[in-house]
Amino acid sequence: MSRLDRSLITGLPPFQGMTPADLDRVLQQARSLRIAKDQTVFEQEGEAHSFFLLLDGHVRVVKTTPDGQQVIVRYISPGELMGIAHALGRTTYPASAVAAVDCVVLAWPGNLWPDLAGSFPSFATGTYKTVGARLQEAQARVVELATEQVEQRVAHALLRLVKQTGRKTEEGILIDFPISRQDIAEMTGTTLHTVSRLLTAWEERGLVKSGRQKVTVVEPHRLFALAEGRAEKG
Amino acid sequence: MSRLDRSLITGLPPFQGMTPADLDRVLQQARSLRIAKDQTVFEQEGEAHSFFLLLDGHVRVVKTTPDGQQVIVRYISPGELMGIAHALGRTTYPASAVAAVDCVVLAWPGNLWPDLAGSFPSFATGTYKTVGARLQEAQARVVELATEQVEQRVAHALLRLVKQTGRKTEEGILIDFPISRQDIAEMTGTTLHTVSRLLTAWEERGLVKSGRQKVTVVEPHRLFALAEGRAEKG
DNA sequence: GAGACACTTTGATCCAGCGCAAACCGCGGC
DNA sequence: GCCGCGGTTTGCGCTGGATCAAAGTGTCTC
Repeated sequence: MSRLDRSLITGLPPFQGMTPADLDRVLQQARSLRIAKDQTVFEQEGEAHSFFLLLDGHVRVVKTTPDGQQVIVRYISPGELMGIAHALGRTTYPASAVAAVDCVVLAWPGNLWPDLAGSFPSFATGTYKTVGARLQEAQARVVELATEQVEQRVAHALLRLVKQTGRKTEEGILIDFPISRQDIAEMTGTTLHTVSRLLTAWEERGLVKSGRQKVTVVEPHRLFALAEGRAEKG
Repeated sequence: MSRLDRSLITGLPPFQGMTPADLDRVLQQARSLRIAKDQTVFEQEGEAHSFFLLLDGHVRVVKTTPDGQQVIVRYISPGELMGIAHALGRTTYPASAVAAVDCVVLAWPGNLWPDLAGSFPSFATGTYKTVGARLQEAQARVVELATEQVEQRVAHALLRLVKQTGRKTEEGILIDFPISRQDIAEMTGTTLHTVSRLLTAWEERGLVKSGRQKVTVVEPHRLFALAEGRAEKG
């Protein structure tokens, strides 16, 4: 394992307000890992031996039901923590994390959490802010699933992805990792068939452009109107 | 405002491991409030001036969508914290809280949070455990809404209520506050009509007994089997 | 550059659950 | 003890999306 440079994590939300010396101390405890596409970072129900920071790539957090159905809880972007079960008093991961592309992550032993949180209050509060934000997000999705039609839910999901990982191109804003119809279906509680139909319909209207494992949002505003349930003319 | 006795909160999860003197100090900062049935404790979007502990009664946490649909996020039982937006770095309440029956709550000024959390680490960690549990719960509901049929969702919702607030009677386990078909519908993303039909069907099969604003679960095990999607014979 | 595999599109059918409408209580108030 | 209101039941028709089925199509391998 090579020495980790503090520039890797300087300025990231969880580490804000820490001195360079602090950062080095924290990094000394971490291992850096390379995760190949489709490999799992941690496994649902598995013992929470570590928590992680995504340095590069994109990770899909997935819950699998007893009967094998999958639901994508969220995507993790670079700079975000994941697998922080320990911080919440849990000893087991509530979901699996799968690399959507080749990734680089930092891993800390889980039992280090109390130590880190104690020594670096800003790290602790930063983490809890993240948790708070995710709680918000989860509850917003509950409301969405409980009240919206499929079309609106898919539109919302795309907009969330665009905001989180969108990359500007000449055609519009591209979701910056391979994402299939099936993935979108698992984010929104529908089927890949319905997602496919929606995307082709939207493409005909000029809202998006999409291809194999690829979606570009051409007209975010119109898509947003759709997500809000404001049907558009034509 | 009368002096508050520490026995009110002794032994509650958030205050575990605090000395009597600590408890008194914490209570000195709190006001106790009486909230009449159907009054709101705090309002969605409102500035988060306080956080609360429910001492007695039951509180419904409700999110309202822009177009007026309501979703019941959760019920709060005695001993639970609510309105802890401040602890999560938010300045505004993400939902409204409405008394399901006459309630008694303790209220602390929100800006006291950092102070309390700093002085009483066990209070802080206890709170974060609660938040963690709620995140879990919210994500479980996302999975439920995304993968289950209405019948299973309603069954799950009833079982959750039974576990949280069930009171044993001769007929079975009674949900211990007035709850309408509409309420159940708003917990599960369906309509009061469908809930009504389900309850009558279940009543015919001897799983539950229900009446005006009242549900008693007679056979939790069979209801659980139903919730898990294991259809029953007959 | 041929073949295979994984992803996507599209069609056809079906049904769970919604929306609407109307009747039906149980309970509190006067 | 009657009235009225808020909650509940029930019937019926309709439809958004699921399910089933099969035919395209982009991309990687050898």
